[in-house]
Amino acid sequence: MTEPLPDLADAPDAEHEAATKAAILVAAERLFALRGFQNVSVRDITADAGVNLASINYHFGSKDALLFEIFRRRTAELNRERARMLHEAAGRHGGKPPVRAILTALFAPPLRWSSPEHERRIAVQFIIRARSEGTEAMREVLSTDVSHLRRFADALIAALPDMPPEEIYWRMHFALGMLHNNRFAEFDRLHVLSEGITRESDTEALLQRMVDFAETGFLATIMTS
Amino acid sequence: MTEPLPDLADAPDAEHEAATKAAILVAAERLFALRGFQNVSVRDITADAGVNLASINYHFGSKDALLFEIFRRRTAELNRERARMLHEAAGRHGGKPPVRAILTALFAPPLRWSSPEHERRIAVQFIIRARSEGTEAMREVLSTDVSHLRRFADALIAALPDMPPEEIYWRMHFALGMLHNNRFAEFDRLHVLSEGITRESDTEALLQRMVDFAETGFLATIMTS
DNA sequence: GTCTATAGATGGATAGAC
DNA sequence: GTCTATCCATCTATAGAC
Repeated sequence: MTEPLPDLADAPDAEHEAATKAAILVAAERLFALRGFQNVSVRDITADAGVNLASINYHFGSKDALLFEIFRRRTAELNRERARMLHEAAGRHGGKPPVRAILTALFAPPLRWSSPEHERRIAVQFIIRARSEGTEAMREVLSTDVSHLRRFADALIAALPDMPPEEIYWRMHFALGMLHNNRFAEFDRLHVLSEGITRESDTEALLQRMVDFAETGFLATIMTS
Repeated sequence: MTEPLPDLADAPDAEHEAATKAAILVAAERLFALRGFQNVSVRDITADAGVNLASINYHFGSKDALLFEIFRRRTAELNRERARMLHEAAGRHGGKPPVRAILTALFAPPLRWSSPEHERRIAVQFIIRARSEGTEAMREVLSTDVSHLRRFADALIAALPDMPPEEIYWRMHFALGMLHNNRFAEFDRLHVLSEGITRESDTEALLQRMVDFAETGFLATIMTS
């Protein structure tokens, strides 16, 4: 603001600083996603990133603040993409998308990011882990900030006018459970059980399978009174 | 063996020892289920159980061994009950139970144990946590010992002779995901989203909802080639 | 078997030199 | 901004008295 012409002499330092922060973010996300939040120390991260031990506290304040920063960025990205897909589906269906399109907007972003060659493959595992192992600050956000899910719930209620909202909320809970179970460890377990015939690397096929299952489940007749 | 007539003077000590072990098991299971494995120290457990700090190492060897002991006991109980229900369903249906009966045998034990007044309510949360936060030993067991799931997969394959096993394994993965999402934190989140109309305390209704959703999902037409 | 005291290891955070 | 050295808290595990 006070310096409309950036001082080019500062650029290398600013770039170096940005590079350090980026290296920490990448290393931390990867290690946390693979080993769990409590099983990774500040020392592990700085060693992996090739930066100094003190740099996490200097740039982020604390280990927990670093964790929260990754969490905040990734969930924001994810929910933005989901909202974009839901909005697009609404546009295609005169403002009232069918169940299948709503579920696709909910599932597709995290699943597509999980494909082997995708840059955000690790980010998805990080987010899944945050749901069960997150710090107090993360859990606070997860429990109270449900605004992104609000739009999906409202869309489902509009798409299923004859179904009691209570039932719709439960089925949404079930659909989200299907999604959150897509952890590396669970894929491995399934791989053992199926003797190798399940291949989670085919992300589009998995997305179709999930949408098929959840959409049909959503149309189930209500048996409970 | 060498003392066929038990020395009655030993009984109080043996009882005291058993009581100490039991107090540790109960306190540890509860604290781990509520706060997570890494967020509970040996000091927290012994203080809560009202026993000595050294008693965990004396009776169980280590903190991890205690964790594993709880895990081993609870998963064994759970899988025994599931197998019993599956076996009973097979008896009722001439050895070939339908999808609904198989899913009920898979879901009912952990769900019924989760009801507010049930003694094993905490045990279920412990087991769910073990899936994502467990020690190396637990993850080893979870990944390689799939024998209890084997029977369920085989029953589903028999019940759905026209469906490719690959599809059946995936749908089983989805059904298990629905189940594993039943953590306290997820119920709370759903409660906020639904503005209080979802009540997870009605376990039988939740079981019916889950079976309805999963059974219908299992009958979905296969769209992927 | 129980308990206190402590060893021994690890982790997060920070002071201070450069 | 970076880095080293270090502080200090915390944890598991165990030795040794009773």
